[in-house]
Amino acid sequence: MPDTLAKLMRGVQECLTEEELKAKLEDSRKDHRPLRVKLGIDATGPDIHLGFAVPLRKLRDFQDAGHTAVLIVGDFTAMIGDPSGRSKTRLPLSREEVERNMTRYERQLFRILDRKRTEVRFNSEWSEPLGTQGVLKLLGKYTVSQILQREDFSRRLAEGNPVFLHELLYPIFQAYDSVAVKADVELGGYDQRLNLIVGRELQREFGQPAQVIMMMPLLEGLSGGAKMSKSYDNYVGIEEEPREMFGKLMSIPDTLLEQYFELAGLADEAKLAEVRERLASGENPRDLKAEMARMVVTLYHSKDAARDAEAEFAKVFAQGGVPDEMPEIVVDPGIKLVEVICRNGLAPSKAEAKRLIKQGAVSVDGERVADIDQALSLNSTVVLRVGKRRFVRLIPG
RNA sequence: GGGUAGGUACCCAAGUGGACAAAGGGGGCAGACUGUAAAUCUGCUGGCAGUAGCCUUCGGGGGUUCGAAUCCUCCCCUGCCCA
Repeated sequence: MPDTLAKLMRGVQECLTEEELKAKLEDSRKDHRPLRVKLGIDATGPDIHLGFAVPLRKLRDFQDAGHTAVLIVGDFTAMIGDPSGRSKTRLPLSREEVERNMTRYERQLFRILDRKRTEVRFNSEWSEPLGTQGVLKLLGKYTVSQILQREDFSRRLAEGNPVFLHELLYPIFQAYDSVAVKADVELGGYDQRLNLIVGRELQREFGQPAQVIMMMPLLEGLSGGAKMSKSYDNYVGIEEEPREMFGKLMSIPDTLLEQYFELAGLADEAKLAEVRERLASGENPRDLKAEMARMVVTLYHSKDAARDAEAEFAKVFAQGGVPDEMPEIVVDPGIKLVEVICRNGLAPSKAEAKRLIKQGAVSVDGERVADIDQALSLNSTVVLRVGKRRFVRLIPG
């Protein structure tokens, strides 16, 4: 039993409170009743990324210990948009968008979770029927100043930026989810702290035992600084192709290395100590980064895939070669380069394509192209490269 | 309801009749340097077009003017103060 507790606590940034968790685990064991462990998922984009995988894996730990995962799809709250950490109002999502995203999510979700111990719920199920009266009653349990304690709101207020009333309600609806599903534990990223706390308070208000809340560290996005997030487009999706994944992971700043080992690669304490030591001894961080990238790719694909991705990476970037697999496009042999680049999504517009050529970012079979108006004169297959990482094979047709 | 300050490109922010596709910064992209790291330097950053040509853009609609992001008018939105 203490084993389980230790395992569940591993990697947790903050737990409120550990004593309560311990007690709940004991009761659960005694009564043969699995704990209901809630995690909210925000269906705002098409992919689950390594950052969200952090709490998701913790949820899996609970499942492995015999507990039930209760995933809350915030289709109702998506109409508000989580204001956490935001400096401006979010664009609300329509129900249709949420549903579309969810169908993609499910497949991805169960790469990490155990289907048999998972309950997926949409919060419109209970929030919608609340009705005006129900909502009012709910709101009566909270005060404005309690909600305004949140830094994101108070900052916006102080800066003279708008805070809309419905945004203030977000934490309350999220909290109500906990009441509705009778959550014993709720997981979340550290940025969810306030939302999670409100859940505890509201449950007490409804005469339920307060959920234990466990906050996971936030994984920084690929370029550092901000947390990994769909809205910043700085993420690695857990379903990305091995080579893509490997390449993205190699591009992170060195300063994030340890963090990625731990949160994305699931390195244990011993491994982390080793990483620190090797860094301190002057080992090239690049090599450690490759090791980390390998760990992550192995996690979501396979050892072989990881090895292949690394070999490919070495070939293309360390030795300046070309990938052995790339999209193939059949083109008119005399077409202008600009057309090829633009039409195949290598650049968003012809103007951009021209710019890239001017800047020397475009090459054909390794030969840099200098002329904006250059046309192809293909008599055999050729490799077109745009920028550092965009390659296509052109086939005369 | 009254007063007042505002709404500019991905973001912040200058610009208050022509030299404005719109300063500056951030971000992003590209090149050099590297380890597809960081830092640094350089260039680019609305679209179409073989060059200083055209088209779309400064909250929205009308209008004045040879000419408007800039002036007038109506409308919408936000902050602050007052009721």
